[in-house]
Amino acid sequence: MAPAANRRERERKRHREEILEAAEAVFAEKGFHRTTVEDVAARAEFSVGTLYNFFSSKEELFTSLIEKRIEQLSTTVTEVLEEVKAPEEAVRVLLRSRINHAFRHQGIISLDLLEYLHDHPLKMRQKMGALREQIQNRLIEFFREGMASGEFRSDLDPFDMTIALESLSHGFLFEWLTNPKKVDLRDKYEVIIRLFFDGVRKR
Amino acid sequence: MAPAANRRERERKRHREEILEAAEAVFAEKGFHRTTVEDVAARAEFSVGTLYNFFSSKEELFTSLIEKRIEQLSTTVTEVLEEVKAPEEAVRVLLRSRINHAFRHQGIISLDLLEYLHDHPLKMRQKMGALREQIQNRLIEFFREGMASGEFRSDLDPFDMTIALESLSHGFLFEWLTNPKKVDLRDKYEVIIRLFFDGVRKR
Amino acid sequence: MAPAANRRERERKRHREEILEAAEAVFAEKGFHRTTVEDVAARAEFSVGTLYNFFSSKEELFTSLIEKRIEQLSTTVTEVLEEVKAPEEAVRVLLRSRINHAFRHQGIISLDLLEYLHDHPLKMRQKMGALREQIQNRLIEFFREGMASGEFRSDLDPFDMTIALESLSHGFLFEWLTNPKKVDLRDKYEVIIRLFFDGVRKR
Amino acid sequence: MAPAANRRERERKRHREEILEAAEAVFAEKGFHRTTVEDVAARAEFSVGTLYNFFSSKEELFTSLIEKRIEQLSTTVTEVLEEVKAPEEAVRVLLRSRINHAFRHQGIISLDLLEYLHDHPLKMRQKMGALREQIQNRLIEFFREGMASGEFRSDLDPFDMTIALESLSHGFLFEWLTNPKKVDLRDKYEVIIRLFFDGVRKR
DNA sequence: TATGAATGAGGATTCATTCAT
DNA sequence: CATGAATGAATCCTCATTCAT
Repeated sequence: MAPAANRRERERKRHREEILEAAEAVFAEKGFHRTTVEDVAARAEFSVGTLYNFFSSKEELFTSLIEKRIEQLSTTVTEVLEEVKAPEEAVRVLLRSRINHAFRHQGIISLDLLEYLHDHPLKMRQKMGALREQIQNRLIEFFREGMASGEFRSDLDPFDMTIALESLSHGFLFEWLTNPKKVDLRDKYEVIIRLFFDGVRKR
Repeated sequence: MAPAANRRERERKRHREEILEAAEAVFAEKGFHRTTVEDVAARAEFSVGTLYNFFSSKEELFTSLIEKRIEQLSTTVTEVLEEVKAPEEAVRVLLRSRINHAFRHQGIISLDLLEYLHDHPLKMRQKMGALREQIQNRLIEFFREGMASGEFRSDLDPFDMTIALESLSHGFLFEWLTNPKKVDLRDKYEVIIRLFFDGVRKR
Repeated sequence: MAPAANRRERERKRHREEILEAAEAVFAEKGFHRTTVEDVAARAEFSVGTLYNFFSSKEELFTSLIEKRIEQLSTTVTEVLEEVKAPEEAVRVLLRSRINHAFRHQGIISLDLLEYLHDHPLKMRQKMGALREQIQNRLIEFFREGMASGEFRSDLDPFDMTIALESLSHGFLFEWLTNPKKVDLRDKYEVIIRLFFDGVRKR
Repeated sequence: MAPAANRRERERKRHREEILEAAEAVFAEKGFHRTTVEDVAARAEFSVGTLYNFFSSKEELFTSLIEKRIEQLSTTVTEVLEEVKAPEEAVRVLLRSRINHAFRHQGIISLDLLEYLHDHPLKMRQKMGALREQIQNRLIEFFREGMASGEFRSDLDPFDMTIALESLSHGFLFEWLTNPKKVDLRDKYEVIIRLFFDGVRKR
């Protein structure tokens, strides 16, 4: 392969990245439906035609973007959970990962939450669902373990526990997205941990 | 007033209701953007023109619908909280109201959660925000009381506690909406209560 | 015929008049296209349905209105021209009639001028054209007479003279309609007469 | 700049012209309200979408068209009046310009006259008004001069004289537009001049 | 590949007209 | 006759997508 071919390939990849970043910014700001392909093209400083050289449709552009973010989160989460042994530790590192991911991709996170049910093509729902399930299953193992060891109470369903953990992190995330000045998300890490493990009642 | 005028008025009100119900069903199914006015008209068994005799735009139709549901929830919640004295009791009745409301208006609830951030006219966000804040403030009072009486732990911020409670109920709601067959929401009432008050750790 | 039948008929006629007057006001204010049938109905304090009991369409309502005004003008003009003998006198009384008519029906006059070419159904154009032609022909006779008697110059075409007279009266009318405060139309009577008969050049 | 960019730019300009010309033809034929955007698109042999790439609304298309014609007339009139010294000469060249302009843009001229009062956005009325006032003021100067030199009679208001001149040219224009076969506008130049300067009375 | 003008199906909205009461 | 809710054809406008250069 000629060196020029390599450079061309690298450039192509870089342009693709630039488009995805522009898309993330605009979609996050305006939502999928209110965003026009031209909006994204303008932000990316390319023409619409060029966008269509990289993505076959607006839908695919959006999908590619979300999938990429899911994969990134997936990779990170898998990695961190891999090295963990204790249940409580698992909850902590998972939460940390999520919060960090949210910080890096604030914008798109909201879409991820908000337009999830309605507007996604089936394929993507499956992909998001798969990651979610993967995390849930891993957590369920940990929760079972924790129950067995007497660390966690046994009158709760492990699946419900995953829902609860997810809910709490989403809830504070959402609050932060809606009102970024009022809340500092990183301060909430400890709050979520305390609430999840011990509840609000005085012991 | 002639009797005919009365009947006409009653009919008009009924037709308005029918349109709102049709709108609720279709918006819930397809989301705001994917729903056409003709979709709603067809479901309501009216012509598009008739819809515009009741609502000045698609936007207003949607807004009216959401506002109506918010007001219903607001009324209920206000009523039940009125009679409550103890903090723990407050949490319980609030949760009950929410779950019941969700059952009655399953469809639109999802929009309420999902499209909240994007696409809504400011006025509506304010209306939704007002109800939320009202509930939060009432809860904060209860939580302060509970802390004073030693019932609740004092190292949590009352506002954060409201976020946590809201998150948990939204999370399970969401799960139920996404997967109504798998989960029975009414069973989750006790789960949420337990989690919120006592957390997952064994005592 | 029962007396009641008479009253009914009188009422019907009165209602028709009321609708026409409302129509004149609204059409004059907003123009034909921007006026809705409901606008007229509201101004007349009737329902739309009632309007359709009197006029078979919006078009016909408009047409009836214009025709009525044309007939009024026609009657007046015919009357005044009937009694006139001298050419110069004819011009004077014609002008007077026009200006008076314009005063009474200021609003609709503008439509009469402005939407003449484009929006009228053929029948109406013919009707308006007929009146115009009738006046023109009468004037042409007078002008011919005036030329024969040496009162008017002979190097002008009598038809052109009618156009000129009409133009001058329309022009000042238009100015008055556009800017009613600045110009008092009745003051312009003498100006038009002087211009038409003697032009601007000093003798 | 690449040569291609230049050609593209030229083409774009040409297409814009073509659309304006099509619009002139259709608006002139049917009037603003009866003309649909699709009518114009069809006449221009473009799709509706393309029209909207050039003009943001039907209204703006119309406005742009009228403004363009006004500017053309304005330029011409300003130029010809610049070089004139004598009052009578001023009237002659002004009239010539108007008649020539009318010949070139027959169609739209009628709108210019007929739909002037109603339906126009304020901005346009001001633009048209500005040109008119500019011409009027220039003429008023000439008329004052002519009065001072004893060329014109002094018992007429200069402003009224401008109205009269305008009326006469509009009147014959109008007649020609309504009935182009019967009248040759260019023949009327002399008629208008004679009427305006000397009136119909024999001296 | 990059460009951006052209396309046209799709959707929101209006309003003259009808008709059951 | 009077009413006014219901109708739906007509029309403006948007924007994802294509394609010639």
